[in-house]
Amino acid sequence: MEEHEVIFEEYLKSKGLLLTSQRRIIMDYVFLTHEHFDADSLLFEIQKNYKDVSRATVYRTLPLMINAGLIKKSEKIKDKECYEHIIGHPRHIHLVCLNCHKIIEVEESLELSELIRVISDQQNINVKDYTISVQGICNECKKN
Amino acid sequence: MEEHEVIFEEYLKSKGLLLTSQRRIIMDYVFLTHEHFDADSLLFEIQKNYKDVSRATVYRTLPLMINAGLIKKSEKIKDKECYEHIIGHPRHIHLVCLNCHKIIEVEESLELSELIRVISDQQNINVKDYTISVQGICNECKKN
DNA sequence: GTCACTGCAAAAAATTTGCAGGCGT
DNA sequence: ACGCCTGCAAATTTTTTGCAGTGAC
Repeated sequence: MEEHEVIFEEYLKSKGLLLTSQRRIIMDYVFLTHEHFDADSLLFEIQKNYKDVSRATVYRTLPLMINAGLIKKSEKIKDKECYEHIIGHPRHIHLVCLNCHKIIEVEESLELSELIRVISDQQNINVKDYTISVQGICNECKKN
Repeated sequence: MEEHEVIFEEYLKSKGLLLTSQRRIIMDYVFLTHEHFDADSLLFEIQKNYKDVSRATVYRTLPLMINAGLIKKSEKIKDKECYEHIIGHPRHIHLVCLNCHKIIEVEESLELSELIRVISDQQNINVKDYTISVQGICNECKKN
């Protein structure tokens, strides 16, 4: 049993909710194939194999997975709301290509997280999460 | 004549477009009252005084202002797409309160921008912009 | 049996677009 | 006159919701 399965099940149980077959399928697909994904493409992938998982259930399950701490909203890709994994995925910075929309992930340095911590402390903020995203033109796109 | 007015006019001219009265009103309102704003609240504010500026024109003008480099998309507030100023606004970090949705802006340190530059260089990315956003609970909300 | 869960289709919310007329140069 | 610009309303796109039936314990 993988970590995310345990966490999701525990979360649902703690809220008196059930890990139904649809929710399991959705969770599996989220962690199976996708890095960054949007609700609609996820549904599309799922429906290749499971016709009986509906759009509504996907839209109802993603917030549950967010609350369970499994995933979070990420930056938009081509103006579509996207999600990314938290579990099994160390903190990272996003480098987003403005041209091809590719996202390069770079592991975050201690220096960087330390700077963020200091700034947040100065403002007396309890940090829950933070996001660093660089927009630019990637190596390949520069050539063209 | 303020900087943003010059820039917008130059931009429009360079594209063979006009600075119409509606576009001027929209630009004025963007720079007059708002820090972070969404299209709908902006329209609402404008229509208090100018009934004849339509929603469509606001939605058509904001992308022009983005292309002109005056504003950019910012993080969502309560799931609404928001915008913030670039012109007249030094680079900064956002500290967003998850509870009251307040945004504290902190000027960015040289150390931080230097770290970002190094990371982007390593990946051979031409940086156009970057965004640093910290999510947490602010000082006031902690007390409650 | 109870209460949560689901699919469906309708609704809502946010944004974009076609069009016919208006305006600036 | 020409081409850009506008408001309006309709269309799209994305997400949410009401409802009646289904399923787990």
